[in-house]
Amino acid sequence: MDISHIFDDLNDAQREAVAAPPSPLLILAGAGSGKTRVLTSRIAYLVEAHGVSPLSIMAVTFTNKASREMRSRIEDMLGLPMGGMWIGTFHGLAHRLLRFHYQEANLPQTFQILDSDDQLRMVKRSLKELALDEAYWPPKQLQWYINGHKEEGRRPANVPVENDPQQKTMLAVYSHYEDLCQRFGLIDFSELLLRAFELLKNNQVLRERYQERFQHVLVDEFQDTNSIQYGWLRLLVQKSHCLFAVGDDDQSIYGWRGAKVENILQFEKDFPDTKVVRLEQNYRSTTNILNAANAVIENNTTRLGKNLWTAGEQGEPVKLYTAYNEQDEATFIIGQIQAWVEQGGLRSETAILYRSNAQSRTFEERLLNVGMPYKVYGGLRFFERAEIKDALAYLRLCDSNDNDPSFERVVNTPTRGIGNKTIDIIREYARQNQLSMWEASNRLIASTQLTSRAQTALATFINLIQEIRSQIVDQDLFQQIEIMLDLSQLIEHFKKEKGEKGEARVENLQELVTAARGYEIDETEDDLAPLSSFLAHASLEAGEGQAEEWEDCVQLMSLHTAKGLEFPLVFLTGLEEGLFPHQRSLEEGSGRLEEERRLCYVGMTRAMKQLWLTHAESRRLYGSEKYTSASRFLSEIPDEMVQAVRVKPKTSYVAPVRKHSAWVDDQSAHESGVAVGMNVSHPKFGEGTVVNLEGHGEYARIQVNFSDVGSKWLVLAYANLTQL
DNA sequence: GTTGTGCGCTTTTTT
DNA sequence: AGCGCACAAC
Repeated sequence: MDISHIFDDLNDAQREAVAAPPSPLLILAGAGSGKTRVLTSRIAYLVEAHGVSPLSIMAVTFTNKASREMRSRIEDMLGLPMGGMWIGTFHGLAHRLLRFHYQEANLPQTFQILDSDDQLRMVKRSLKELALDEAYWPPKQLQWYINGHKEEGRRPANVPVENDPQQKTMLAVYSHYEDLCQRFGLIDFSELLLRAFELLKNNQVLRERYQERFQHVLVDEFQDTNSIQYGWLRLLVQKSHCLFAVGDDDQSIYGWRGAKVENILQFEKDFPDTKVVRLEQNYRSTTNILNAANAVIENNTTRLGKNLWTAGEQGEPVKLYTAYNEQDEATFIIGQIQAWVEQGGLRSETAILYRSNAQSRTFEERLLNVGMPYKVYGGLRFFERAEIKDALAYLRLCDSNDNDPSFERVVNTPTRGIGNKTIDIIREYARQNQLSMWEASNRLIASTQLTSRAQTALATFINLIQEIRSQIVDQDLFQQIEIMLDLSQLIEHFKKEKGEKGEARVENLQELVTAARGYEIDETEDDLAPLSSFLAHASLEAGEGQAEEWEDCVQLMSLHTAKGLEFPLVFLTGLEEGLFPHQRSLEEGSGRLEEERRLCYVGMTRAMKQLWLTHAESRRLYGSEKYTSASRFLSEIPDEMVQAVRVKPKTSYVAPVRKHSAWVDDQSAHESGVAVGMNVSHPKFGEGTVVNLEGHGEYARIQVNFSDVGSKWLVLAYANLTQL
């Protein structure tokens, strides 16, 4: 078979990785070095050149988006559907495994997935049942504690017990939480992974079956795996040893949530015959951008060592803008984007990146002001919205009566006279008799322990759920949802909510029906009822943030969100000590600063053509105004690699002495006598401030930020400006 | 059962 | 500052 199409566009290192003989492979792939391409090419190569069946390949990613992309790219390359191939996220594949072997995993067939919200509720419930005060035992912290242990593979019995009462209490909560989940067949995200791991670890028959089935296992973003994920992979490839791991230690930015870069080092120890391939040629950024990014990341001590290079052009210098405050920062950036657009660029080619989401606000206000379309990534996603969760809770309750988080969610939504008092009684009764709240309610209704009002209300609710369940059998998925919305009166409930908020909620509910209409059940899930499949899907995939139409708009997102993406024009903002690197990271120590630096590296390497670094000298954050000093990351870039642009204050503001004097006004003197920071007047555009200068003589161009019309590039010779 | 008031917190995010 | 949450008052 002709397999040249797989290799045609690959460089030597990429080819080496793709065509390596079967063995453990560790691909250290720098930013923009084509790692996804290598991963997909490897699969295509295995199938076409070695005749490996897609059925014996597993490819694991972290996000649903990445796994979808991978699947479609492989299908494009091979020209055939890859239905039988296990491509998915760690959680998705673990879920599949547990569904197939629910008995061996000691789960009910109807086990349900708890998302982090549900999990938090369960933690709170555990606290309550143990009579612990939430004020002393913050539920969030307990949730973090529980997940932390699970991610390290520790069950309550394996948590080292010291004679510390605080530790003991936390452990008791973990233990109780686990009992509750087990009793009602509820599985949180980390449990999904831990169960799947234990399933293979403890069940020799299954383990060997899967070890034989999966001759090749491939992982993307290996540096982001946590202990249990890596352990699971190791079990799977114990026989074949064919683990193909692609990762970049310099882009490890999820240590705070349990990711272990050390897994990269451990890999070579666990598999002594590992072949390591480095992908160091970058196809994304200009030399200038790459050099600056390399200069920053070099300051990290714990690196495997790798130096990205590019055969591409030198490009524009990396530029630095020092703003007075966050408002000025936003104004300046938007001026630059306007200039970019005027020169024929697309808004969607530009990205404003920030360390923390709170920073997006200023940018949004300014963008709204000038009427420039933008899209903010992050924030609440579709399946996380309250109204959607309510609707899903109804469905879940119909699907599985013992789902307590769902029960609590909708028992009084819309309000039907079941107040906290009644719910407390149900909860307490359930706890004492080891029942689900559904069961407890049924018994309470039959007893005389409730007021007659509560008794009636509760019975109405139970009947409602049963009514919905009986009406939705044998209906299409979307009709099931419509029936549920109708009988539960959720739509009416949200219609009453005043303002746009209510409208938006109703729209979202309608959108849910649409989503259900278009929902296609995965063929590996044909053992599941469509509704169950849809519900699992909703738990495992929270959906897009905003389901907006595709418009040409400026992209706003956090640095974490930007990982894996690229943009011709990037603004890396808020480069200030305390904000980036973040104060919390500075305080926590132990490698957190290096992680911040990697984050900076990730941000810088998103840029293809032009990278702007910005910081403000004063910033309003958490209500108060603070003077800030420039981020240490800025001083790590040699001066000659950065071109500083600085606007002089309009008023009598005196700039503080800068640490890096070379940044100040190095552009200010121009042969024409015009200087950055000068206030000028234009016959048509009015008054403004010079923010940038380039070129010489008659080609000299000048960028002016006009107070009325925003930022404009003008040819100096024709601009007809007067100095103010 | 809804509506108001005060308090406390405030990084990053996927599943 | 602004938001979410918990508890208190209507």
